[in-house]
Amino acid sequence: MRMNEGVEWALHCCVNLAWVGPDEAVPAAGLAAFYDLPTAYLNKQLQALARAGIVSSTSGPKGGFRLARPAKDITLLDVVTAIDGPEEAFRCREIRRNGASRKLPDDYRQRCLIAQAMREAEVSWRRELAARTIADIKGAVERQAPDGPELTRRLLLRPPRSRR
Amino acid sequence: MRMNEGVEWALHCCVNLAWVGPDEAVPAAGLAAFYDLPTAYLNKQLQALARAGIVSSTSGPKGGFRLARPAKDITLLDVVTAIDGPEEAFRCREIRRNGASRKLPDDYRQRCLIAQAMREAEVSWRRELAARTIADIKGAVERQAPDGPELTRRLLLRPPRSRR
DNA sequence: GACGGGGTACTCGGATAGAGCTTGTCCGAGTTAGCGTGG
DNA sequence: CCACGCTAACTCGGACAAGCTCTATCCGAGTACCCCGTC
Repeated sequence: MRMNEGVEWALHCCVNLAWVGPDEAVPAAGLAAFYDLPTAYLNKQLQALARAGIVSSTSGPKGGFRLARPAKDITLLDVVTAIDGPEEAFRCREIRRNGASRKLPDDYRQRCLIAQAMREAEVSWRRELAARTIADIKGAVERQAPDGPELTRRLLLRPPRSRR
Repeated sequence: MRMNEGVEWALHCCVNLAWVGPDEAVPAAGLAAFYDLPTAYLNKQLQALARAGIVSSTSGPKGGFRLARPAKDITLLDVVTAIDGPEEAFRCREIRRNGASRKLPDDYRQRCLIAQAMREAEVSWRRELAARTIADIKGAVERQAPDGPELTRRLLLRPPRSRR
């Protein structure tokens, strides 16, 4: 089980966009240069965030991406769902309805308790992610390095021409 | 993010093996026929369980698989780890050490708080899975359908010749 | 009748192909800023 | 000097390939059982 690698990229980008603020848009090329990532592929991930309503995109010069709502209203689960898809990791295929097991009494197959247990574990995971917002991460990093945000802002608003 | 499909198969098989008991071995073909699964592939998954020490395997006639230890000592996490691998879903690639971001002060890159948050969520998921055992599932199903176990036992101990 | 040996059928186990999804790349449509021109 | 239109560059957006993991299959090694022959 491996999560989409773009989730890490998207989370970092969201924190950076929170520092830049909603007045300036940052193009995908700028964010890609910031972490040395493939521009086009990062663009694809940001598109997914735009479709999910997490960021808003504008075309043309001075265009790019910016947060579509306050950082405190964007949970980690929102980002993970946007990039990695809404489907659960464990999918019950109801295998117990096939083969010889269909000879068993119906009430045996009423509810799949295995699927239920797996689902509860995933709910716990989701709950944990939904409890943390981009603003939480942002605040924690600021306490760790107070001058980081300002430097990030400066680097992102004067992007190099392009690296890829 | 999609979990290995064999996890569902392995969990069902473990519950069934718990009903059969440690005195009789059930061949992979029998379990496959029970759920109409591809025999060779299910065998591969059971091999993984054997490598993890969850089941023990014996060759030859009257051979097959059986639980290697009491069902109460096999957690769902044990099975998931054996089939799906021990690696975490979210893997921090430390992208913030590449590109322009390396201009940032060192203490900004001290600990990746994003990776930490993602890890905590996964720990929560694992804790939930580690809290449930095969015996728990087995007991809950028995309360739901008291005669299911005996029928399952009978079906598994007289497997049809082969279906695939 | 009892014992021993060989054959046979059955089982797992690992090595080997095929499919689907993730990753990566490319080029086109749309938009906006800036500049040049005319009033 | 100001306003307007055009051009050109820049941006996103979706369509198009490559790599890798998961899925699926096959055949060989090993083993226990069973039958047969012999004592």
